[in-house]
Amino acid sequence: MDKLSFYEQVYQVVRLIPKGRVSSYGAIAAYLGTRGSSRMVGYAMNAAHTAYPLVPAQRVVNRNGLLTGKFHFGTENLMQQLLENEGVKVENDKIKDFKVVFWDPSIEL
DNA sequence: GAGGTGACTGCGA
DNA sequence: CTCGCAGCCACCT
Repeated sequence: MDKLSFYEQVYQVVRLIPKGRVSSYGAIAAYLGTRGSSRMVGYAMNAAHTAYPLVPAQRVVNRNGLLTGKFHFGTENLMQQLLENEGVKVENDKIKDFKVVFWDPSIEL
């Protein structure tokens, strides 16, 4: 735990997100014990594409289920495309039935 | 060693 | 309903 950097901790949790499910930055931050630092989770995702194996960042959205980081995927459609490909319905850059597909590590784990 | 940055969140108006 | 402000802290230069 303490051996892993904050980034790696975030990556671990994100990779644990089941297919067809999504989580929020705040939920992950809370699970890591840094609830007040939800930004750090998002910041960690900023380097997610540099980590390996690649982190399914498309499964991580903000508290509203909005695809805030879609722009970081290279193309705006990519994030939505990936989610829909996993069975998650996205509409207007927003997760549909977000509360249904929502995955909370502090509960599921 | 110090400063700036940011894929967020919650509350107030 | 929408818009704005402040807090939060690890990583980078």
